Amino acid sequence: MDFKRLRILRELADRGTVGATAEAMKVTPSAVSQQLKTLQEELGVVLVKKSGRGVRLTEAGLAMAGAAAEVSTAMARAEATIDTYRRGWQTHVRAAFFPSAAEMFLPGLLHRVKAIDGLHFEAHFEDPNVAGFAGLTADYDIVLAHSVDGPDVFARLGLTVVPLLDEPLDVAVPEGHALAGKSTLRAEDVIGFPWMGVPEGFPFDTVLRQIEVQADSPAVRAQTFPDLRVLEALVSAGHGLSLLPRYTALKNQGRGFVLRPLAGVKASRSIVALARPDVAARTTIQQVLTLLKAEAQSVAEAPELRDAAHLN
Amino acid sequence: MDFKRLRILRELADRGTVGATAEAMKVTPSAVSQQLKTLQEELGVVLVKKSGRGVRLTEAGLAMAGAAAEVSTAMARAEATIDTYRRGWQTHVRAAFFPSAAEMFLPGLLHRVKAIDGLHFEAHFEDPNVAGFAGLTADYDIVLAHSVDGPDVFARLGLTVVPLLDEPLDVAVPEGHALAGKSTLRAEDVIGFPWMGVPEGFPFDTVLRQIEVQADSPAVRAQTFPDLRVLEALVSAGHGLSLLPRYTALKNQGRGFVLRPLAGVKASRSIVALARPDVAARTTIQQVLTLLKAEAQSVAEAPELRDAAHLN
DNA sequence: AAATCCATGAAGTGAGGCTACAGGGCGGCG
DNA sequence: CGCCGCCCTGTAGCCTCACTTCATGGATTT
Repeated sequence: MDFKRLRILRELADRGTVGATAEAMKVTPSAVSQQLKTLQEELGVVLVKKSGRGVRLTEAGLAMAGAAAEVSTAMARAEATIDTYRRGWQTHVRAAFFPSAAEMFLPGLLHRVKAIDGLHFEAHFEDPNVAGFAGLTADYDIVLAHSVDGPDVFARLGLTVVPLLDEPLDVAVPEGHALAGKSTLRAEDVIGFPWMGVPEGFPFDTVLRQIEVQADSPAVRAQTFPDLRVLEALVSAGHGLSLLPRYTALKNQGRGFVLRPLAGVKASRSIVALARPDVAARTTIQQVLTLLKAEAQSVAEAPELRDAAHLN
Repeated sequence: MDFKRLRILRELADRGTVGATAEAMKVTPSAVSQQLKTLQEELGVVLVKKSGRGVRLTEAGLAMAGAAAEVSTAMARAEATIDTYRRGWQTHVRAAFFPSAAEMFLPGLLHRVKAIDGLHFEAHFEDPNVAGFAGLTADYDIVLAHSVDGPDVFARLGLTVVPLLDEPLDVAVPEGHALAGKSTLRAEDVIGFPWMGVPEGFPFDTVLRQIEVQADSPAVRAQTFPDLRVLEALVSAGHGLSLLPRYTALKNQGRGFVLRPLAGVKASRSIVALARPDVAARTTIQQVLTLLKAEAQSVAEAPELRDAAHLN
């Protein structure tokens, strides 16, 4: 089965007539007709039927045209792939960031990638659930991901995992709140207040359960929201407490809420970069991953975090 | 860019040497060498480098080989498509069922499809979250799905939606439990007992919240489990109450638990069949969908449900 | 240094897709 | 109702291009 013939079928499905198809492919109608005939003989299936003075695709023809379209897009991807290698090395790198990763890493990373001459670095936003991160590696060279249970979940899927950061979860407390006076919070301190959840994929409930066990008393769960900003605002407005990732939330600390670490409870998420192994092996990708690791390290060691060392 | 040339590159990536590639494709090494040369000139990219007395793919070559593999799989899908049309109409239909849909519909449906002569009906099990159902339509002709918010969520994605069944959620109560004596339960009746959740995608929390509002008192949430059988067993063992889909759970009623409908609270899930519109238009698919609707209706009107009419 | 393996180049051949042209079915229009 | 025009299809001939054969040269092994 030949790709050119499939393309003709696809074109015919779009244009409707043999003549228009021929024109679109810059050949004569006769050529189109002949190729269709050969395709049908080769497949042993009737793809087109005469209809009036034109032709109409059969169901099989429509189905094959659909399949042909998929082949076309695969071909287009191949063409796109080659475009990124015209200089002899991969010059286009596409990466997917979830919101807080973009906030943390992008500003610094964009500066760093400028050092690689000729590199086009494209950052895209994606906000999938945990299972969705892995699938994105089909569409992007590098996928920033976070996980509750450590980086191993992704490695089990056959992906290359580059650990970037382990980010603790702290308790966000309204400014002026009674708990804001303490530098460290214990389960008994926080158990009585209503909780606003962080988005799915964070160990919100796991941590809350730890707190319940330690305090030996049930916690009050209020609604969860899929946006850290909303949670920050809710906490600031005094609606309750929340568990927020430290490095992300720290920048906004002081706008109505403060962060306090939990004592006696282990709570953090790992932030990693994912790539398919064959992609990760490429030198350009390696370079970008190295820059990403450097950026992550400098984020973790940033002055504003050292100033906030009391959180540890 | 020609598919045959890409295949040669792919083969070379697998086999490692021009000679082996030539043998695999039943041509002479010279032919392979020439095609690779043409491909490189046409793409303007170096794909192979001499290495010792053999050759080695460059990074661009490896990347292109990967892209070529994707094109190959698309081609294979096209071939598979045509196989299902050798009789002039689609003879193979692949459908995806989530567990309780399989339990409800498959036994009867398999009988019905036997009436279509020459049809190969393949049922597969898939258990995705709500967002995942839509994606399955790329891999299956028909996808059984359930949704909390009615069928519209899928229609918005451009999918054809065939409503099959609206299944109420009832309260599962341990046999001999105080509440088992009542034929209908109200929010105040059930609010005090611990709840076991149904899997994600069921309106477990939505319903529970309605109950809380009606009873004006918080409910006690115990763990949720992604398996209805486990929940049934937990209820039977007296660990608490649960919300279970009526038609699915009814068959097991009596094995330690009974179902009681909720009054004053609207709780149900819609079960639908999904298909890409182009697929749904095919006559074979239409036939199967018709059978599926018929089976769904006969499930809803089944004797054991009429016997349990007091549930309504 | 000879032998061997592997890839590549040059020349010739053949399959197959294309054009040009002719023919035939179907619908529209006077 | 018959003529015209549109659209598809068939045939003959050309020409492109992938393949084979044969020959050459670089790299590794003994």
